[in-house]
Amino acid sequence: MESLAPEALDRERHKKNEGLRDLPGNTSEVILRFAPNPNGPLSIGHSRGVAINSLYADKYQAKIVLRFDDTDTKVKPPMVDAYAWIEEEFEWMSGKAADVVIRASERMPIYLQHAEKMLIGGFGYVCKCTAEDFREFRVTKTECPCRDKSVQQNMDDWSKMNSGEIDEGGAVVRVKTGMDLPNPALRDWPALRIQHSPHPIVGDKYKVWPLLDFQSAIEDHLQGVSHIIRGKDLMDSTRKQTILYEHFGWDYPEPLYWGRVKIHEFGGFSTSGMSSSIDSGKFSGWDDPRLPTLRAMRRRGFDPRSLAELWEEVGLTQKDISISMKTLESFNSRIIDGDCERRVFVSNPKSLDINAENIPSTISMARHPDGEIEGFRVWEVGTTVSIQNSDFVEGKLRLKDFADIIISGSSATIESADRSDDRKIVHWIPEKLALEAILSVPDGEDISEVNGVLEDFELIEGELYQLERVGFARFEGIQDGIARLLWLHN
RNA sequence: GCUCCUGUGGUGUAGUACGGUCCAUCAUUCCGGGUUUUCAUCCCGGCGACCCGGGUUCAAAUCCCGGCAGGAGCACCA
Repeated sequence: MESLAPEALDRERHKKNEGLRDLPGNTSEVILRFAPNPNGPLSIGHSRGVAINSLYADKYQAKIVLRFDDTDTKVKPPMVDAYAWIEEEFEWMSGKAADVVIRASERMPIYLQHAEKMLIGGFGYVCKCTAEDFREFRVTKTECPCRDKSVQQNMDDWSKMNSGEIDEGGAVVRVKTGMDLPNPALRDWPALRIQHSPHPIVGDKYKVWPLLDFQSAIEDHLQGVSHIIRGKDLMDSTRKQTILYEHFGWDYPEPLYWGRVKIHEFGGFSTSGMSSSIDSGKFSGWDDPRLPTLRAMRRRGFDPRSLAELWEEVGLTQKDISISMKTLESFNSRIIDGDCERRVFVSNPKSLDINAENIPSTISMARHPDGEIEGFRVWEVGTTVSIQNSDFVEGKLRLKDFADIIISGSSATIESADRSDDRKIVHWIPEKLALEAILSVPDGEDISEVNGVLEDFELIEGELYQLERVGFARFEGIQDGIARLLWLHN
């Protein structure tokens, strides 16, 4: 074997391909783009786009264009605050700001000019058929009567569209592709439509707005985008746009696709659905910890690197997948563990009076058990401590880092400072340091609240702590004398 | 209905272009154990998969044919 085909032995078939596979086509100057609709902030699904594009940008020293596809004023109208939010969220995820930021609504004249070129070039036409009628033409592969209008007629109708003379729904501009195409989705697809409702940024300046397939196609070409990474639900967009590019004499970028992603823990969600649930008061805002938004995840304490690692691991496959937050949490806890100081949170506390001749006045506990954070938390012990009700036993227990005790009723006697046997070790808190606290735990559609006491040692608002024997939680501050903790994961 | 995409353990993923070294990789979950004065981190071990049926071949996860299943597009949304 070795003599017959020595090269066969060199193949490392089991070797795991690290990272993302290479980009196809010419990669000498890679320009990528991420194009969300600013009708709300980014969600965990969007983070895949930011992560994958950023990963490729690093690999190829590529530029990323952040483009706001905000040309719909009716169905999914833009949200004014979302533009700035998304720029921040992009930077949070990517580690740096986008190289170019574009708002489609600000570049309307360009799209309208291209629409005119299309009309003049004869590869587009103004169609005044109703949506229903055209649907019928599409299924029967029939050319609609508007299709052979002269350029002059088309230009006349075009100016009536733009002047506002034709009402919404009265006309659209279509790209001539052929009504006999086997794929019905491609047949003379609509490129621009009339919208009389004002746009939140540019007002009522324009009556005619491009649809995604047209606007996106023009802008990708203008920005010199080399590779488009998009959901595979947009495969037909690629095909539609490729025909448009042929009309214009342009080369289409290299398309790559990913499949649908579901997160076990969050059922179906949409930006518009979340928006209405927030408006109705079901959620407190876009950063409500039950929501799969990046704002909520950042608030809870997810490190953006955990998301990047997750998406890199998932890669760029066209499979429809369903992933669990558990996987993300696993990445996250590994990343944050070294940076999180420990604190004690005792839920449903039960107090014990300590009986001993010589109780040490203070003890020191490590800020981090492995010393990744140096220093100690110094506790004044006192004579009353609290342990978790669920840890309570009549008998022997060890108070972690302190002493072996034996409990009888509500009093405890110190048996030994050193560990003397293998009795259960529990976390505890001196009454002097016990700050009343509520731990909010997001649980599906609900948030459950756990009452307890939190170790009041150098608490920093907004800081993430690991609550010993409980898990990670963010300290959100003190309200009405009660500390508020937000659960992350264990 | 038409057009298209995808099927590898519970969940992801590698391997599939060029069939053998694949009784199938790695991660995560789960289970068991170790370290640890946290139920964290870390370490070790274990369970567990090539959608189905034919075909070609000495040999098929990989090639061919046919099914089946899941998803998407056919919006004057993105």
